[in-house]
Amino acid sequence: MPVPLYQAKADFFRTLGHPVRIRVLELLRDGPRPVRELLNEIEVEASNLSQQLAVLRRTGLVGAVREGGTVVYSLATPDVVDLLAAARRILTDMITGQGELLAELQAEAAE
Amino acid sequence: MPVPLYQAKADFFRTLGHPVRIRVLELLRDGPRPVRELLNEIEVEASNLSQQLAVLRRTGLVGAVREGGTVVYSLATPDVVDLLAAARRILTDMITGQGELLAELQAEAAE
DNA sequence: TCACAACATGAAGAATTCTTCAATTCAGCA
DNA sequence: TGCTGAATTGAAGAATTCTTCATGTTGTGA
Repeated sequence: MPVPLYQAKADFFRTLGHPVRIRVLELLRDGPRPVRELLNEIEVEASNLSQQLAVLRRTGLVGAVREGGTVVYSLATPDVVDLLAAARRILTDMITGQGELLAELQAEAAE
Repeated sequence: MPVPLYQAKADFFRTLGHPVRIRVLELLRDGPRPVRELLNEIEVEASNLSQQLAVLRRTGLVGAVREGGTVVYSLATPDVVDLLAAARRILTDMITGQGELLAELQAEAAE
């Protein structure tokens, strides 16, 4: 089995391994959004958000287009939604019985 | 929206962000395996593999039982399979047209 | 009981990733 | 032209994660 393939998969998951990046992907699930809006909903410095958006762009998970004064981001593929859903299923399984996060995960699944 | 939830999701993806750990999960997809066998198929030092297995155990993605002289690992939940499949779909989309890894991903999907 | 094989653990230096700050680009407008 | 707001970029130190090595544990068989 080829090594670069595992490396590519690992790299891919690693780009998801950051709370701000996860948050961005979940916000983009509902459609394209300008940076300003993302910034509104995620409490983080503008330059930090830009850094994380750059990571997502490099990986190819999101795309950006400039519209006048603002930049609008969107998901590169709707498959991201499936991935996040699969992750939630596992997290739900794993956390079951350990309280705290469980209720939140379930509430979200019911949206 | 609660912060710890995004943190939990990010942590989860980060545990998948390592080639050896990905490899292990994919091998366990086909059923439980003793460490010795995993070691056979993954070219890595024994202690390194142990470290990565420990990460997977801590996260709760895999479980381990001792059977005599050997330790047998298995997936904690079959949902992991869905997750890896969703990841492959996205990778396939993303890499399409840039050669190299694409053929491998597709060959694997056809297994 | 000794010795050996199979795994796990602790710890330290190397490598990677994060956060933050200063500087920069680009568009729209006075 | 000169500002200002929106967003990005580069760089440096802080923090986290990897790899490796030495040591420890557990079971088996002589």
